[in-house]
Amino acid sequence: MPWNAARRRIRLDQMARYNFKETEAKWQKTWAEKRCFNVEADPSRPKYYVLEMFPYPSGRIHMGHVRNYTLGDVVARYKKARGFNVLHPMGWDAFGLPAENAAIENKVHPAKWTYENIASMRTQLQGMGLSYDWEREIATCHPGYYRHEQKMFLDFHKAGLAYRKESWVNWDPVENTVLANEQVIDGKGWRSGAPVEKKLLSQWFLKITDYAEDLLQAIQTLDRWPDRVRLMQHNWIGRSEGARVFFPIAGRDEKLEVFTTRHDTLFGASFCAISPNHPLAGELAAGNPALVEFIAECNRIGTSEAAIETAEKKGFDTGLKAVHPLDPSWQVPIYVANFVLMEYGTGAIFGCPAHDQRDLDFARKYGLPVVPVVKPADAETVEIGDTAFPGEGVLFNSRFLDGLPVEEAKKVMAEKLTALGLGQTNISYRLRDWGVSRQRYWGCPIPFIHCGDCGIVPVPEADLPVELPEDVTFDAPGNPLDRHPSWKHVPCPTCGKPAQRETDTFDTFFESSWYFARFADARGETAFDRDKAGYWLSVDQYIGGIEHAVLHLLYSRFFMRALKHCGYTDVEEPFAGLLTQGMVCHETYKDPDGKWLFPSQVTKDSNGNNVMVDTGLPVTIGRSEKMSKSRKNVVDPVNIIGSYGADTARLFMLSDSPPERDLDWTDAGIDGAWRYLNRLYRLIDEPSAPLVAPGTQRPSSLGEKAAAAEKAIHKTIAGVSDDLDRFHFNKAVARIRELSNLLEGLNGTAADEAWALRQGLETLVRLIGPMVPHLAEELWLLLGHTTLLAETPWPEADPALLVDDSVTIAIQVNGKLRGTIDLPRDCPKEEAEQAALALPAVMQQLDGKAPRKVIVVPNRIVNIVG
RNA sequence: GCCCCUGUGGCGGAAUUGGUAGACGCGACAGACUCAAAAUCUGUUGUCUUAACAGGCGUGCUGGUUCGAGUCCGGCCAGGGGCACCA
Repeated sequence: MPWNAARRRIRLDQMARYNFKETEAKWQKTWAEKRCFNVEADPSRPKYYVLEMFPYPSGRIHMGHVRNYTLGDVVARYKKARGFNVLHPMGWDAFGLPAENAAIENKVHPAKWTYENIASMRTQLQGMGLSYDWEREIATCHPGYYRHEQKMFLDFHKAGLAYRKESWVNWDPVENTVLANEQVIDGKGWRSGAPVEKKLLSQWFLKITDYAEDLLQAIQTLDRWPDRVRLMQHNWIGRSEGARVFFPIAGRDEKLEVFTTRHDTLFGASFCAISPNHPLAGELAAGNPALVEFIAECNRIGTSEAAIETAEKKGFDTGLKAVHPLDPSWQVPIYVANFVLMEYGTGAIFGCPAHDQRDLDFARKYGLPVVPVVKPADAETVEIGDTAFPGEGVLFNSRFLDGLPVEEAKKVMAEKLTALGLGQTNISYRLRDWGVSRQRYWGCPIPFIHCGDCGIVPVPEADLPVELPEDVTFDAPGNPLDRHPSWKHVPCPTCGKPAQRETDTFDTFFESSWYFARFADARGETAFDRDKAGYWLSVDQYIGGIEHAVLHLLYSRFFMRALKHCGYTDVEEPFAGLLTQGMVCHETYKDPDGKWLFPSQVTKDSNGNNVMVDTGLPVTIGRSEKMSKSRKNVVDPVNIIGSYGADTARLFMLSDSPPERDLDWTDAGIDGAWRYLNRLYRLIDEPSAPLVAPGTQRPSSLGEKAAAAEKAIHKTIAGVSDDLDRFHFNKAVARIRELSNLLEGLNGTAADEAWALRQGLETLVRLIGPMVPHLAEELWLLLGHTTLLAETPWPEADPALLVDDSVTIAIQVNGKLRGTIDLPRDCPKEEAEQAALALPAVMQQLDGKAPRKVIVVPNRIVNIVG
């Protein structure tokens, strides 16, 4: 028995007239039948493309979805009312690991599981009354979708944007399978518990690094993105200007190439370090068991950078010496160090302990020299203890660089190295190429064939799509595609000899990197029609969680550029506007044993204490945290919509909290939204006096209250419009409530106030329409209209009614408020000053003395300085 | 460690971007209606002093700029997030 069942029954009684269940179903049906939200590209009309991040079909919507899709729906309906041709589609990010986990755990085929989940989630979403063009619905696991990305991948390959190289994966030696980072828990496989090993596999990569500079520079053009997301992408790409420097290796005929951003400190070098995966390390290990063990130890850390980063910094002295590039008599030791990444720069560094904290720690640990070479400009020298000096300054102890500031020294050093052939300036990026291979079944097959004679051969376009086989089993470890008896065995397209299909599938970020373009032409024979995509793209407003701030958004930006390069489109940036919503949070509950409790298991007893519904035992309340299954602090949207209706849930999502901040789900909050909707309904369904007819003429003159109401109506229109333009939904709700408070005070029998009341009610309904569309549609009907509110234009504010004749001005003495006065708008400064000085409170403060100074800000404030 | 964001009543949050701090809502308290409760309606509600009139204090802390600071600048504290042995 749900905890609030009794309360709910009372509510339903109260709602005898407004039955939200019937009403919401009725309007959803009407909108669908009249095809209100089905659109076509129409170059004669201005377009607006609103997109919410499409969900993974887990089977049930959660509050994060409700918030996300409510925000998008308000924007879509508002823009439609403002006259735009609005594209607002929805689909399913349908490939991924959970379907395979379900297959293993519940013996259900991933396809069946996924399509059933889609069906139930679609029903749940449709119950929210969202203004989607459902005719454009897509599921990325459908061959009609993924066939296009197989073609794209072939095109990328032709264009040199896709290539193969070896890279490391997490390998579970017990399950004989590759693990995702999230399947590695404390360095062990999540199912087997076996320590995870690193393994090298040959995999497909996309050359996102070709676009590093462009992706970085173009961030500047994304002026409707949150600054912090732009900053995160900026940092992720991580451009750094430095130099490559060649250190000859003593007694060998080769050179060690290092990347550094501090080539000015080259005379402070005291060691070199290479990555455990550096070719030189591998070579040296061949004759050195201790080094083999050290490298193995480094590889046990796993592939995730988070794991590597927390490990203790360690080095292994190879015994080799590197010769200083500018002094043949100077040698430094070469270490293998677990903190040097093969993927960044050259996989090798030189260490200057005096001016880099990590190098200093390393030098102290292994007893290496510390030679300062940069000092503050006004100091004689600099002493290095346990803290490095990484700052600006002037070079010393550095021969030809002595006396130069850091930047100048870098330039001189780079010139010298270049002239001697010992190095050159170089720009490195943190960004790495995108590995797209996954050793999984439930993903898009990669359209290549491995032939013993011809090598890696693309599947001919005529043979696309390469479809997933359906008859697969999940009862054995490894990739079902690899194990399938026949699927992978095909003749080589080039020579016809027996060959094997690629059994890896794409990373699921592949699907989400272009789905927004497919929506422009969801049923087309090609990936998307150039003209249709040209009309609809870029997405004008993209809405979703901050967790996708880097990967998904960056991959999509790269994809559009790659598609442009391959002739698909001229659009470069997929998302012109971005809104990142906050999380939905809820209080957490624990029973006396410290076990988590669902909110539905908690109630209040007669003394107001929180207790368990079943046992009456006391409950400990924890702080509000992001809703998550593990903490059980979840509220099921389906239950909320079932007991309060979609409009109530939508209104609550919009009230109080601004969209980019976290939102606290509270019962009190949902009750508040519910009460307001009922009040609104009563205001129109049971007015204190019968409402005047629609279209009633404005009386030639209005009394004070009616005139004030008329102004308030127009100010509300202007204010709500502005709020919605800026996504200040919580402020829009507050303004709408203010207007309804005011309308409740009007006298419905006086002709002028009755007219103002109807104007006000109609405005209220139109303004709240995008937020609570079902109730608003019903009220629009009750107000006597025969048109659909969903097809009704947005109200317009009369600019003449937005300004007041008189203004309230604050009067301060020495910056402290001492009173207010009402004055005509834009009255002369002298007048305001005189009126302020005449205030008794002001005269008392001045105590007979003349003011030293008076500041008058017209229409705002008078500050008297005594 | 670095970077970013956020700190305003009992709570969620407003404050036209330097000009009346606390809009709107939640909660609480009091009253009306009711046999009673629920629902609904009305009022009060930052805090301290005061019987009241008034006045003091108040936007994480602390300095500063300014006639005037929640808003700008410096330093610090707390919470949240992102990234990382980035060479």
